[in-house]
Amino acid sequence: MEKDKKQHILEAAEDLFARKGFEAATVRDIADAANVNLAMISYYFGSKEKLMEDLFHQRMDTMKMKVELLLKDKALTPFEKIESVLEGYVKKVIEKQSFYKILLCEQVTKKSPVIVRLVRELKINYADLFSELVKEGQRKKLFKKNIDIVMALSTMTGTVTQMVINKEYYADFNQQKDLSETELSALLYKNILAHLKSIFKTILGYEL
Amino acid sequence: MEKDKKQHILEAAEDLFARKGFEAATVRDIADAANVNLAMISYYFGSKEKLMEDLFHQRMDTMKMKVELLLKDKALTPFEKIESVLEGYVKKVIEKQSFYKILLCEQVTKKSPVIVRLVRELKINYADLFSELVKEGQRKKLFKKNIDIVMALSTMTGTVTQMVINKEYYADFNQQKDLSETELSALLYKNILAHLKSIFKTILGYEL
DNA sequence: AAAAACTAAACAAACGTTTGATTAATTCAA
DNA sequence: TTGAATTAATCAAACGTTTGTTTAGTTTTT
Repeated sequence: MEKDKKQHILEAAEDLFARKGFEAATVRDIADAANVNLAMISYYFGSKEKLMEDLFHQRMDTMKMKVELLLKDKALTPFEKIESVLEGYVKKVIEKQSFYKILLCEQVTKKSPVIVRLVRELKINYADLFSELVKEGQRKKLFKKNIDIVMALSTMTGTVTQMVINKEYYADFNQQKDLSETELSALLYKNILAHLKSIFKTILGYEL
Repeated sequence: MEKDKKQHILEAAEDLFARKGFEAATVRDIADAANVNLAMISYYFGSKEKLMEDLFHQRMDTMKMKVELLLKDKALTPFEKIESVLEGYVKKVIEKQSFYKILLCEQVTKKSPVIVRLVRELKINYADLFSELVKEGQRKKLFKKNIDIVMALSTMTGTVTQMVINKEYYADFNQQKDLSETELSALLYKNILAHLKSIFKTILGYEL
């Protein structure tokens, strides 16, 4: 039954940080949720803050854009590559909603220098790689000139983030009340993706 | 010099809540920042939580969409009305960045039932009034059918929010490092608005 | 003089962390 | 394979701080 206790604590903490915030989620809360003794958190992680940093290190690795392969792919058109980025991003946020909520709050408060650095590196990674994809489309005269990379990415991340935050209202407003969590996630994925693909045609000046 | 001490405390608290988060900003921090005695916070507001609720009550009133006048305005086209909504929203977020950061984190944690209710009412207000504007455009055959209201508003709020969070990167990435805070805000307003107006033409199916 | 505004000090509760003891697991010579 | 020695894991309890709030007294205003 007991697979990896450290990982078990990490996931309980992730859930609590997302639901209550870092400060409000006490180490006692986390210990209770993970069904471990209070002292185990200091024992495994050193401190509550290092637990948070551990969580970020672990999650950030799986978040990095893998555009290197996309860039070299000759079978896909530039816009299909953009679509692929959108698909990957929306999928990840919906899958790991808890972490993205923590990430959002952490970007506001910027309390931990370690995490601030990790987030900055991730953003630069996204901007640089996305920029390469855009340049490819511009070279092939498929996308317009003067595309604002940060603005485009802000619309991507912002739209998904807000939809995750608003997901309860979304089901309500669209008169689809009795949806399971899985069904709602599937609906969100499908609709957000179609929405963003349409918007990115405008942003990139593609097919206009 | 001393205008309204209560308001002075409220503004100091707003700044601290935005920079550190509600839990991390202590009443001693707030008292120090506002240059008042620690006990004054309980004296004026009753508790730290009620201070936060007071802040929300005060700010929320100025945030409500004033679309009633817009709806009846015969001089503006439906899309000009939408543009007017975008202008008002972007302006307010950039002006009151601190509060919108607090609002964002509060939407994630949903700790205070009072604030959750206020936020829900605001969202419904936005969705209903925006929906009326969209319906007007649809009746006049200017906008397409089946417009996803919540999705559209998520793109609006999400893009602005992310740009405010990313504003330091924005100046960097666009090689405009030595901008004053005022200049950066003006640049943000101008660019976000142009970006959103363009996107909303796509979302609404206007002029396509 | 009554009321309101303000203060320094103290309050209990909750916080993250550490301690010292106990149990479980691993190591490794005999 | 055994069994003492060593290390790792676990625990209840306590640690010293910091937390939001209250008190009881003083100053200022009306």
